[in-house]
Amino acid sequence: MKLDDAAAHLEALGNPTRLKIFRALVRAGDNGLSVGKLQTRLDIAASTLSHHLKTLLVVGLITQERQSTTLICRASYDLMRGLVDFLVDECCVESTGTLCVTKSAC
Amino acid sequence: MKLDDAAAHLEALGNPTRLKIFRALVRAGDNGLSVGKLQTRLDIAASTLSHHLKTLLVVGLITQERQSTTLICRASYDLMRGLVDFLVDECCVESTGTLCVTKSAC
DNA sequence: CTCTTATTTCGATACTATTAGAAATACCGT
DNA sequence: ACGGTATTTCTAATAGTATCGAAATAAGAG
Repeated sequence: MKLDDAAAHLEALGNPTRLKIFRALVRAGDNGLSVGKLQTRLDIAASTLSHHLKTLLVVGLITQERQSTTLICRASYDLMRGLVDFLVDECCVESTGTLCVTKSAC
Repeated sequence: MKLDDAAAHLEALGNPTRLKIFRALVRAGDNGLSVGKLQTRLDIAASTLSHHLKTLLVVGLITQERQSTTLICRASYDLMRGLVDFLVDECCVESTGTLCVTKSAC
């Protein structure tokens, strides 16, 4: 993953409202949640929700699937995993210490 | 970790310049890097760097230690690990599918 | 075709972030 | 104390973001 992409993903998750949305979708798993259900659960204005969903969508953190009138949203697990990997990647490679003998230590 | 804290950390990392800074420190490991060394490496204005370092500092993503005139910065590995854990935490708990039988699958 | 439900776009407002040059401060070595 | 190096604060211009109500669009149901 490129740094600018990672930054874009982190920025997208860096807003409390969007993080709430994303986590609700992460919790929901492969069932996903409709926009309407998200709105009811999180109790935010529909326009605000739509705005944030678009932000998450354009960076790829979520996907959407139409089921007639309702729109099902799902977290993109691949991208989330890639982001987590990016954060710990190259950890301590310049260190002379023993902090990162194994990657799990970071 | 509370959601608002996690969002603050993600937001701090969500700026390309700050992410560059943070990654340089993550690479550096427990040796850390001085502000001046960071400035030379990343080639950004000293005032801009100082500003971003403060942002990372107040959310706790980095720590600083004075060594006479120079200021050594280090990534806070604990916080980074906490953030990564937060992201995958509660993954798929509401799912009826088989996506997350083990946590590693997320 | 019209009604209803679901979601998005528009428009406006208020707030916050990014950047960097210039000036200020901190601290050590001599 | 002086000079030099390291870092921060001040100031300001510019641009971007968050929010929500109102209106608009989309799509199935009757």
